[in-house]
Amino acid sequence: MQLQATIATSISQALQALFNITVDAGQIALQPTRKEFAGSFTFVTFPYTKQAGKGPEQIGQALGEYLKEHAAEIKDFNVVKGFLNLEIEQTEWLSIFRELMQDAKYGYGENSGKKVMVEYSSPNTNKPLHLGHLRNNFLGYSVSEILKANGHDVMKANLVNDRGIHICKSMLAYQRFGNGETPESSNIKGDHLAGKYYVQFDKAYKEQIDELVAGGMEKEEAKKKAPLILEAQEMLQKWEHNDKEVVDLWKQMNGWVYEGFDATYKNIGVDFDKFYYESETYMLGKERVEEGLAKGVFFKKPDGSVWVDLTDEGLDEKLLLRADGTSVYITQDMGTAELKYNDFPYDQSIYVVADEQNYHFQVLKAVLKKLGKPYAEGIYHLSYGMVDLPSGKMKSREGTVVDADELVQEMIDTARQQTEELGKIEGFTPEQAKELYHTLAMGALKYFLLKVDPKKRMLFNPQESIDFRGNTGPFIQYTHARIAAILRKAAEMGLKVDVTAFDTVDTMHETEQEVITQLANFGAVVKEAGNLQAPSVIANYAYELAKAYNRFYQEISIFNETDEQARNFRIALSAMVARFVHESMSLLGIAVPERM
RNA sequence: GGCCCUGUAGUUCAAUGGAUAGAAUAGAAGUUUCCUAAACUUUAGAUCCAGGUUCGAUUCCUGGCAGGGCCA
Repeated sequence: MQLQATIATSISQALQALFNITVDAGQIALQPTRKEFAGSFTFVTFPYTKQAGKGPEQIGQALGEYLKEHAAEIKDFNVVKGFLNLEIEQTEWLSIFRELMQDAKYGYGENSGKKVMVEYSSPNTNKPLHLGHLRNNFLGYSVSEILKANGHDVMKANLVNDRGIHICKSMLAYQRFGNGETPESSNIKGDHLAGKYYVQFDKAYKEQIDELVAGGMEKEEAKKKAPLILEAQEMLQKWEHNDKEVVDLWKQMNGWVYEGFDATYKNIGVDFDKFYYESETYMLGKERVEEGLAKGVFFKKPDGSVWVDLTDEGLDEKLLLRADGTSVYITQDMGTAELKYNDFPYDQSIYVVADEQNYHFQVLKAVLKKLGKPYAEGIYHLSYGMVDLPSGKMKSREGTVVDADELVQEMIDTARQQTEELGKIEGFTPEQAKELYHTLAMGALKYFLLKVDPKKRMLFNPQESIDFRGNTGPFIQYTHARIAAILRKAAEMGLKVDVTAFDTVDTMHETEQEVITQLANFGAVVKEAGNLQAPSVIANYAYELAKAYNRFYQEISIFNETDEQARNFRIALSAMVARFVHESMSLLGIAVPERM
């Protein structure tokens, strides 16, 4: 909204007129006034004491008087120490509200012309998605939506890690123990089936290691010499040489896994514009390594391995290509970065990847810069912390992983149970009920994972973490459902509420004004979330908005209001809250129900 | 060993260098003739330690301590 800018301009003029201090209006920061003081915006005067040669209270007092006289929108003020609290005329809030109502695109940025690629999810094809992937997927999806809302051209990409020794482990175990099992024959989701054989491999592999150790071998050596691991490595070689039998099995099993992933993605409501497969990109990086050698920015060690020296950048020497010519993780990423840029010449390329890869992405960016690539500068690692369990870190080998599909199903069951207990299911068809449970479950889960600052590690307690009360997704969804009921009733009464339906309203209740204040923040919040790439900013906003509305809802009756104009205003206010709740939740990838 | 991240109520999370550090939950006490009580109101409770910069530090800097991660 313009209001803050207008006030900033007035303050700038006042500082000039009263104290001969020149401050650009853009430099004047207003903050929301704390609840315990009267006013909407607060200006801090401490920084100007030296230039003005006056105390902070004196400055505040003088500014306040000047503004009250010269600025139409300022109704009153009070000064507490160095804080000048400004009260805004109610008519000003009302005119802001009317503007918001008529601006259907409020909060959404103009086309910025900026292209941003967001890579997220990026699963391995040897096991199903788990809780950590959920944080990743929700973050990636939400950040994409937020960037779109800021006017950027966004491409969502998924880089599937579909090759490598881990895939061969699943394949080998399947060959060994599978007996031709398929997702259809056993009624197991494809990704879970592949995961099952990955676990079986590990079990059999461990047994072999134990046997070798029992026979007197060192453990480290046993790990390398166990027949199964040797076979897996051989299989990888065959795969790289296009051995038909191996490639066919690989295609078959990956096909199962993709079907499983598709189902999960659909269920959790995320999507992608473009898929990349490491099997198709892993060779490209080697060309970039050759290029670096030719340019002299990389070097070869006597054993033939290729390295880059990044000590000038505060990093170490880093291996880029093994002595046997096989690629490492970063080699592949160098290739993929180029491919991405060719497909979609981005200004920024965001990688939503866990924070254990922090070093990797520093190196990737530094290496590409050394090669002088135009796409190096735009690389940004959106790093997020692990999701821990009460028992500690999730470890797939120890079976402490929380499976994504199972978790979602548990959430849905919980949602059903809660809804039934509250007796809120009347009048729902079974299909509608099922949809509601899903909406609530995903709302709770997504909100829980997104409201936290991404870079912090977070704790997930399957029994306790997901609540439907308090600062949660369902709390916000509930607010929306309540408003939807009001709007249904208004429609039944044949009320058409637009800005003309309350044009004589010129005063309002405090809680109504607070709701408008929150509504007016939406634009700034979307912008801030975009700049920080932080869904948590949106989540906090949606919560504050819902809370402000609930307070209003509790204290003020709408349909018992005898003044038609005041009633219409409250309905319009409710409709606007529903709109921004819906929009901010959409930015988090969360749906809002009409009834619950 | 080197580098990076994180330390805030019992617990899970907030706080562009600003006021008496906010919420939620668990605890205590209330609110249904009225639009959905998955709500609302009241209450109690915290910045890891020691320095420094600043009118002002949870925030920035230095040194510890604790947890986690990465690189060998």
